[in-house]
Amino acid sequence: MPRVVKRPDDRRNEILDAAQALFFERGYERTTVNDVIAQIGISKGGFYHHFSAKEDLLEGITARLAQDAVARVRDLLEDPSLDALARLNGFLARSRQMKVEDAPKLRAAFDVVFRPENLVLYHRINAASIAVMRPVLTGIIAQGKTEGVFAVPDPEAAAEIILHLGASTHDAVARTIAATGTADEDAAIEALDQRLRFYGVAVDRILGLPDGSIPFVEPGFTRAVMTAR
Amino acid sequence: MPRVVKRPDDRRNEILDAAQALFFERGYERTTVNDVIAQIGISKGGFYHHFSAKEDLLEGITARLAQDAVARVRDLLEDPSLDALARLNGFLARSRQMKVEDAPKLRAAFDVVFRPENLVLYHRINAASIAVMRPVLTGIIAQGKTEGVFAVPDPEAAAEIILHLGASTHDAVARTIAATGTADEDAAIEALDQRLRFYGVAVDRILGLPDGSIPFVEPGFTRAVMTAR
DNA sequence: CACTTGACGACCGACCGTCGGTCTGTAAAA
DNA sequence: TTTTACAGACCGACGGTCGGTCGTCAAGTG
Repeated sequence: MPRVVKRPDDRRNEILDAAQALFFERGYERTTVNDVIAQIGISKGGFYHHFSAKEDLLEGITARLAQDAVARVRDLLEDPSLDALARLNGFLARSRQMKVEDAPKLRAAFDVVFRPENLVLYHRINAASIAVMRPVLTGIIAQGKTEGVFAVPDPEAAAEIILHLGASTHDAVARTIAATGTADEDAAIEALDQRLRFYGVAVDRILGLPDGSIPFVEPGFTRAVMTAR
Repeated sequence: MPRVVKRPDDRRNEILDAAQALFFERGYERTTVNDVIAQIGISKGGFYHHFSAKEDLLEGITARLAQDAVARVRDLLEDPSLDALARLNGFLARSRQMKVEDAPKLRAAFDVVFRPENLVLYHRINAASIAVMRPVLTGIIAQGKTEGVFAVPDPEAAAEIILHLGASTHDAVARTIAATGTADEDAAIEALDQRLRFYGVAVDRILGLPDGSIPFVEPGFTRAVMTAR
């Protein structure tokens, strides 16, 4: 095999790209290091020069994903003209927008990540995104607390709880995915949508807001994401 | 090696006992099938006669744990004289009591299960207990809804959210465990206790109750469990 | 009733393939 | 020449398989 030398950062990202594609296609456990290096044509030694273990791939991928997720909402976070509720709703709206924009890719990843044998992968991604989003959401809630609109004793705790609510949608989403292609698909999407609305209400209540203050989903959102190809 | 034949159920439980002890001592990944069979003196073939894969051990263990957890609160669930709030609080009180009773064992298991490399183990146990508790809690909340004390649109969704709140304590508990033995231990326990109180408030609010209706922790509970030897 | 027989299923343990990871060496870059 | 990036043969451990063996127990036999 001819030897090709690249700049470390490029090579590292190349490896992460390949690994991410494979993980989202077959899952973490069912993807081997050999699969990854075969895809981009490097050797074992080359791989372990950049990563100290297969586990490191997960860290690298989740870190990248989380980082650029937060990068895409930075402007909202730094806009001083927004009050806390507007900032929070803007943040959520932007998140939805991003999801709808690459709904097909997202949906394809969902198909794999939400399979029971890939729980690890799901939780790793989730944990990474929570880690990145926690200070962000904590800041918003703290602002709301000083503004007197959010009634919470501890902004950070509230942020953690709300972020973890996402994880409790796992089963509901998994059920919807399982129903894809069956006669129950429509009903499953409807059920998921209603479930997500209730999560919005739960967030309202945790923050001490009247029900409906935070539109967690908007009409058609759930269907748009879940039926994307 | 002499051959000892036992009744299948006994042998199966013997294997599960050994595996459970090892998993709670070293974690799932760091325990090998050979470790398990060595501990009770059976062969590979014997093991795979009762279990089709190492993964099956997790299923078996979590199923057992969850099942006898629900068995220990059955009387409360079937007592027709209790209204929903009393039933819920009784349920939580019983759960705390059970935790305090075998706090030392619990704490020892925590030390292992809450380590980052054992996230899988943690989530499996959690998922199993949620699966068992979901119908139970759903029933209680549904009762409360018909009684007009809980203001929730969908009891099952509420149950899932509340049960998943437990998972969001993971990081807080892990932080406290990490602080054990350091100068911050006391402060960490205090912080965890406060965090847990807020979870109680979150449950109040999700169910549409006034803050403080559900004592999620009681004075000294957190410390009792976290300092147990 | 004592004894043999035979089938079934619990159990044995040598063996295998795979996979994550290591190590020595080498070509390219600095 | 030194350092860095990569090659690829190799290793040990682990999950899992497979043909075979031995205990158990019920039915048959005298």
